[in-house]
Amino acid sequence: MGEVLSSSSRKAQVIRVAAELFREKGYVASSMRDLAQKLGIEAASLYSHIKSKEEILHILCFDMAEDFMVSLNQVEKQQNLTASQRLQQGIIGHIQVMARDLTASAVFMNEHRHLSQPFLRDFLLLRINYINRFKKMIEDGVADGEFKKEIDKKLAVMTLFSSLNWMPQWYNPDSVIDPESLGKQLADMLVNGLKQNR
Amino acid sequence: MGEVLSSSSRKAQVIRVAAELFREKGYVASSMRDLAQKLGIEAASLYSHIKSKEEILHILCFDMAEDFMVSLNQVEKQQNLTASQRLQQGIIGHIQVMARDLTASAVFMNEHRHLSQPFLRDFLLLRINYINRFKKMIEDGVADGEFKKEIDKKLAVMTLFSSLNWMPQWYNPDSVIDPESLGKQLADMLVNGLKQNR
DNA sequence: TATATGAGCTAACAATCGTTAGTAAAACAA
DNA sequence: TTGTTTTACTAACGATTGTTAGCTCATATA
Repeated sequence: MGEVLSSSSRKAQVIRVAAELFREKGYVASSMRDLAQKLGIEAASLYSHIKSKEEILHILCFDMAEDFMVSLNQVEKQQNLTASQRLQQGIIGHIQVMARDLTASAVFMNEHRHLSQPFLRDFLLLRINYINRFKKMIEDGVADGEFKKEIDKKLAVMTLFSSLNWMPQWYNPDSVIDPESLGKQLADMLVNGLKQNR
Repeated sequence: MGEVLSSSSRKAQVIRVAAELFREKGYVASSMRDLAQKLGIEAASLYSHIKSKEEILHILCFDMAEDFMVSLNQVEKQQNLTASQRLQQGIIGHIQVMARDLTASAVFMNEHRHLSQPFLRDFLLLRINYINRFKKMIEDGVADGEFKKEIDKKLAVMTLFSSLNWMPQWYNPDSVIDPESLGKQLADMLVNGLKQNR
């Protein structure tokens, strides 16, 4: 997990509470005074722990981004698997990372656009890279004849990410279904739509 | 289409430009002075046309909501179709409504949470109703034996909506693929994942 | 012609925003 | 015991926010 978020320092605590606030109200609508109140301190006291409001957003976004990268690296190592198996593993991994911190995931998804330059650019480059690595798996599947050759690869990968990324909005972590079997079901649903009809 | 948005009054023009702004920067981060500048007038002059900033958001959200309702009403009338055919028609309709105004759709999707009460509650009730009507189609398909009986219906309908709703973020209206065939492809991909393996 | 409406302006308001300066007490390290 | 770090405070700053009051001018309607 990202260094800062997983620590138990006061700074990490500030950032976790900020994540909850950003998720509820959005980054721009969340004031530093709101955040301070949630922590039971004064707004000015926040600056003993963080450099700026944006630093919080930066840490939330980039720590999550790193976790996603690490997860995907693991999957790509397993070149003995078929494309559809790797794709499924990638989906499960993505969901597990999300489920580990649904609050930060929601912020990562919906608020990253409020990063200022050049951080926004860096973030978007990371994301494009991540998406392209999933797209590659789909292309591999088509090349192997495992997936239909008629599928629109861009559409397929965008549909996949839409489904994954919206999850923090509706998934209830206290639900009966645990992240791994959720990941499996979702992967089945999405990957089966790509496979050749046997 | 919603009454206000489709008109060519100055008010409608203000709202359309506001939609572009809200989409780019988000509702909260868009100031009335930003909006005025885009229109080449002073901020105070906006209030000759609209009652408040929130009225703009209200109109954007509820006009879109109505369009979605109208589209789904059309589909539900066709009870001669199978569940999967109706589901496909519903998906195509949803995408066509979105494609008719991608900017307003993006605002509808991402900014509705900044509506104040009681409008937010009203909006969410409309949305729940809309989603449940799609869920009903999936349940019908399972009851008919057309869809697998093992599928998690909540998961299926949420995956469906995630895919649909994220579309305004990446779909390029100048692209080679037109809304109807996009709708068909997407419907195929998503509905095939539900069907029984023949 | 008289009147009403649409569309814009300047000036200003009260509130809220992120942030800084300077300070103080407590906890920890040497 | 001394010095350092952590955590918090009060007070205040300049900037920006949505909105209102009061006005002018052009166009459309009666």
